[in-house]
Amino acid sequence: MRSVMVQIPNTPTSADVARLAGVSRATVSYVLNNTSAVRISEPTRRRVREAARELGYVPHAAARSLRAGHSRMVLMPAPAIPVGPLYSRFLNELQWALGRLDYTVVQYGSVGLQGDEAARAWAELRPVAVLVPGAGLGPQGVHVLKRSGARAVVTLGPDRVEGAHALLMDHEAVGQCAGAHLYEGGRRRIGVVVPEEAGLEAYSRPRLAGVRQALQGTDATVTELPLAYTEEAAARLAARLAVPGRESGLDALFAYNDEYAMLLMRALQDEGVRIPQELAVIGADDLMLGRLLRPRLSTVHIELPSGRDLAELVDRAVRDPGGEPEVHRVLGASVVRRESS
Amino acid sequence: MRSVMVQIPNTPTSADVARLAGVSRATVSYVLNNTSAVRISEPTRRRVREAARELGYVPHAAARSLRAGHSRMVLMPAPAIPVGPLYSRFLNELQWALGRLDYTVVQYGSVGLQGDEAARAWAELRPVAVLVPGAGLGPQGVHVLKRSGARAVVTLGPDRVEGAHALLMDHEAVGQCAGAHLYEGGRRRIGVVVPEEAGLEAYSRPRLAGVRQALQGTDATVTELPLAYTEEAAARLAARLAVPGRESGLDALFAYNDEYAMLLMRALQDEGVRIPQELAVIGADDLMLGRLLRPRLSTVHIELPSGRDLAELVDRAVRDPGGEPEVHRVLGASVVRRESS
DNA sequence: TTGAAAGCGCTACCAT
DNA sequence: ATGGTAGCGCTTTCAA
Repeated sequence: MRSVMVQIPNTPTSADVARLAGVSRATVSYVLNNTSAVRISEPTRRRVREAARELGYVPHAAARSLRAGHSRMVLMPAPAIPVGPLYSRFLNELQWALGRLDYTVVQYGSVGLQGDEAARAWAELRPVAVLVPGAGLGPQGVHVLKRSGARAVVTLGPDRVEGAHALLMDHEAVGQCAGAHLYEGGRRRIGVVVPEEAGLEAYSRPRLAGVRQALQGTDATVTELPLAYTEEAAARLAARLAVPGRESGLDALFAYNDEYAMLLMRALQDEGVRIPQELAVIGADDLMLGRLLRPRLSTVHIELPSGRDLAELVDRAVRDPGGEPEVHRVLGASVVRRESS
Repeated sequence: MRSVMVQIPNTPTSADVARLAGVSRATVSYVLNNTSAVRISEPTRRRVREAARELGYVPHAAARSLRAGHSRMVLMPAPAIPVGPLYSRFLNELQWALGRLDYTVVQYGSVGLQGDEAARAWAELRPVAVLVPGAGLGPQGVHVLKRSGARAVVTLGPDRVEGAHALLMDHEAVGQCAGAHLYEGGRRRIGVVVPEEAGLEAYSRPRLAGVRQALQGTDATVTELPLAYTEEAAARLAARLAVPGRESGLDALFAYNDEYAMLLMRALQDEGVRIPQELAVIGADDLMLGRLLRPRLSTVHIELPSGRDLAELVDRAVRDPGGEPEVHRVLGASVVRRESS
């Protein structure tokens, strides 16, 4: 059986549709966009639609937005680090809500692009709005994006950026929660785990700072504990913490998040440290897995803003680009006390 | 201090750059694209670059690709479910590798779009290649994308799709591994957890089928165990499994993945079931957390293809769009035996 | 009710 | 070495 040469036809344009339907390109545009300002007879509409279907016509987004002078694209950088279930749900909700408002959400894979360089790359796509989680976008970047026609730039992160709307997700509050909780439990020598993995500083540093703030002016001390996310590193750290007269005589640990908490707690238990009697441990993010440990892991529950609210902020900003940048504090943090603290 | 009215200037175009530099738009294009086929004097180059910098000029990707007749955009649907560390690393590697080959990776937020409808939406962006994980893209969709100029369509999933390249990620192999392992360990009444959460069928069904295959023709039985990812559901299931003369007298469990395994194992332990003596348990995905349980969780380690290899496949396909679709089996599965089985 | 044509920003051919 | 210009696919006046 001979392989059949299939002639791949050129991508059909609205002109092809017009030709096949025996009308002008204008009419095709009117029909396919349901333009209400103009009346097209029903038979013509049918012919046009039929022709489009037959040719498998798909409009060319670039041409359309070039002509229109703007797009409905909302751009976000694609997350470079694995994203937890919490944030993932938030993203989905956001995409869904923006979709409802007729925006197209696109995550741009900016691997290896630095701040303003990334902003340039994003600007080439002429998005109508840009959503940037974390730090990494400066006022320069915001300016580039706005000059390129972005009608809204929203940052989701620790601090606001000149010219952009901001959803302040203040991870210091997480640390404050944890610190205050441990202090109220009578703990005074508090260790704070700081992940060594790259890309986490944006969260770990504020969380550490939050603990420091909560304990400022008290008799408690805060010790920074760098930790890589491996069993070996955890074992080493646990051994150091477990020896008699041990490091700063710590009596409590805030472990950055539940995953690091779990890793370290297990290592400590293997060293014979009793939790929470000798050492209280608290994590953050309220992952399911924390409930499965024994003792059950205390944690700081984090409340993200609703995706719908953010979508509405974006829409508002797009409709009124001149408006004052909105700044909202949106990160709720509350202790979930279980058994480890 | 009076707030200063800032006139937001229009987005600068190459014509503005040309005007400011005192040259033609053609020259601007030549200079900014380093067109080698044409020689521009060094002073002119400098003037053009300077003007571009001064105006904050950013080229218009849509106009460029409209003119060129093609883009360098590789489109993937954005994952709708939280994505594990394994897959996340794979995605990053892929984006990095495609970036090196000068492609722009974009994840399209297709929430609520069904199969071919989604393909239409993607096609509007005229990507040069489309990467689709999971099922959900039919031959129709592939056809739409190709007609719209996509030079490569690659699916990553359980089975291949007519006309598209395929990276066969056969999750049956995962189930086969687990089933064979349990059987070799002398287990004969094997329960397989099937998550009730939506969106996971694409993985859970093949994994279950794999267990069945591995056990076909033996004296072992396979029991399907639906389970929602909550403590309550796990407790209920564990209670059913723990009663004397219990459900089918199961002596082993393949728990879909490590997270479900952990959830269920904890519930079983709370019921007093001894693991692995009374009931062997094995998960999948080889997450860190499995090592932290006691007993340590056995698991099926999964090997994803390298992002670099996939990037090269994409590039090859783009360069030779006529070529036969490549089909590769790319999912390695191997048992990591720890203490729970 | 429909068609002709301009023009969005860009690049590549052809002149000069 | 540089400039003029056509045209990518689309929408939207303005005319008929």
